[in-house]
Amino acid sequence: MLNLHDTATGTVRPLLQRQAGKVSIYACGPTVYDLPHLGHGRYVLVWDVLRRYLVAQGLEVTFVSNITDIDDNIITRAAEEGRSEAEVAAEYERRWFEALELLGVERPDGVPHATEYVETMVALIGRLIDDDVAYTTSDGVYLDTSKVADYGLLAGQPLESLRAGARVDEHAEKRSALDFALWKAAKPGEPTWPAPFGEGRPGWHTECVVMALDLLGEGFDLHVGGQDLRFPHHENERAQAVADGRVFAAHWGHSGWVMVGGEKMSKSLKNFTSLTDLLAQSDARAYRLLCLQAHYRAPVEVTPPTIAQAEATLRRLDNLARRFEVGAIAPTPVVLADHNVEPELLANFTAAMDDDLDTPRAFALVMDAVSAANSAADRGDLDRAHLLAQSVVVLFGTLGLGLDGATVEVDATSAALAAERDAARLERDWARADALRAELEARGWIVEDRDGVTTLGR
RNA sequence: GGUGGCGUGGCCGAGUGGUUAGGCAGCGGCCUGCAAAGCCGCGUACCCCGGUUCGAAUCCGGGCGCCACCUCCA
Repeated sequence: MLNLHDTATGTVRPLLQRQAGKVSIYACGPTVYDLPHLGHGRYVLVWDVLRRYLVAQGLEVTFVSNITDIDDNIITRAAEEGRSEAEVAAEYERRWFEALELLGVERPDGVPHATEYVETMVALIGRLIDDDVAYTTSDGVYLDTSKVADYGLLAGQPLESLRAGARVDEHAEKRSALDFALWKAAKPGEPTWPAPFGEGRPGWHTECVVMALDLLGEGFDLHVGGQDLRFPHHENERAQAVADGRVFAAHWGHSGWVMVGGEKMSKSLKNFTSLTDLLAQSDARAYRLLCLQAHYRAPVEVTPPTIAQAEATLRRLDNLARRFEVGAIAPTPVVLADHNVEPELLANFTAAMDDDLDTPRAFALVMDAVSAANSAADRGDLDRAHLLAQSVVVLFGTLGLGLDGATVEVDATSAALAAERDAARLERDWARADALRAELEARGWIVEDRDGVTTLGR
């Protein structure tokens, strides 16, 4: 049973299921107006790991993640580039999923778009106005947060301090600085939709409530996102559901920051790297591994050196896979019950993961198994070695990390060079043997002597 | 200004009141013709100052530094 930190209660508690055996998850997705950066990559990886782990336990997971395809940033971008909002959104959505595929992130089961749900949003806002929990101003419709019973639940700080700290420009017509826009009245040149309370477009916080409830239903199991969505976005989503008399998410999860030199990576600091760039210049698995080595709620330093360190670790893992000729099983989701994993390792791994997704501990356990597999093989206990090596592959597969140990095709020329080298070695012609090794390496091979025989790998 | 969090060895990064995190890099050894891969060993880490305790990096108080949220943000 997975225990997971719940932002609403501030505790680590069991992730309960509305319906036994099934887990419904909603993850707030990106606003598609630019290339995804490392910050997006992190939250996506964290929740991909959670999802895979639940599947590994034999649970049936429904994972919904939206695309915000209408908002201020998209409008600005479209104007800059002289094309429509829809074109901008379509392009960056495509780029988004390209990057995710390279990261080995499973595609969501449902990908709702905000623009497909405007009518439903209008209906919700209408009800909120009718119920007098929302009010109209000259520039839109706002939710009256004072009428929401436990507003501030996710913010984790007293309402007074939120209000006191509010640096929002005071809006004369807003009843409280905490009230937020459900609907933005039409402005010239912007996309608008009709509504009884005036033409306009939806505010950001409204779409996710409507889409989550539509696709997952009331009381769905888990709502996740990056830390920065906790307040105000998730708070405000929840506020609308509560105000509408609906039961919203049962559990809330939030993932930590990507840091660069001790600072949060963000657009405004201009210290961001796009995922597209990272994936072009490093092993795509390195970022996943780096994220796994840190706890999902803690910040993680992502810089060229830390990525390089992760790549070095991957080499060690790939060496193991090559040595035992055990292949990658990720990115296919793994169901643990279908595989043979060393029992004690499995128990420890599961205990770590069940403890608020303690991937650093799980990772350490599997790395210990890597050493154990190698040393078992060194002392000739091949059965044990293979069981452990296979376990390593399966458990990393559970986390979405594939090991590259596939048997590779060796071309005839390289095979001939290898044979020649072995012959030279038998004749103790070291100079020739070394020259042949250099030649093989120049051809891109990793050359290893295994039982005195030249073995080639990639 | 308000609120929350953090400060671990060269780097990344876990964790617990007393016992090895793990990874990367480094050093020594084994193996090898030499390497590579692998194995073994090593470094005696926990911001500062007090306090509680038989014992604190882990609890409490103070200080310093850093980060985040309160505003679009993963």
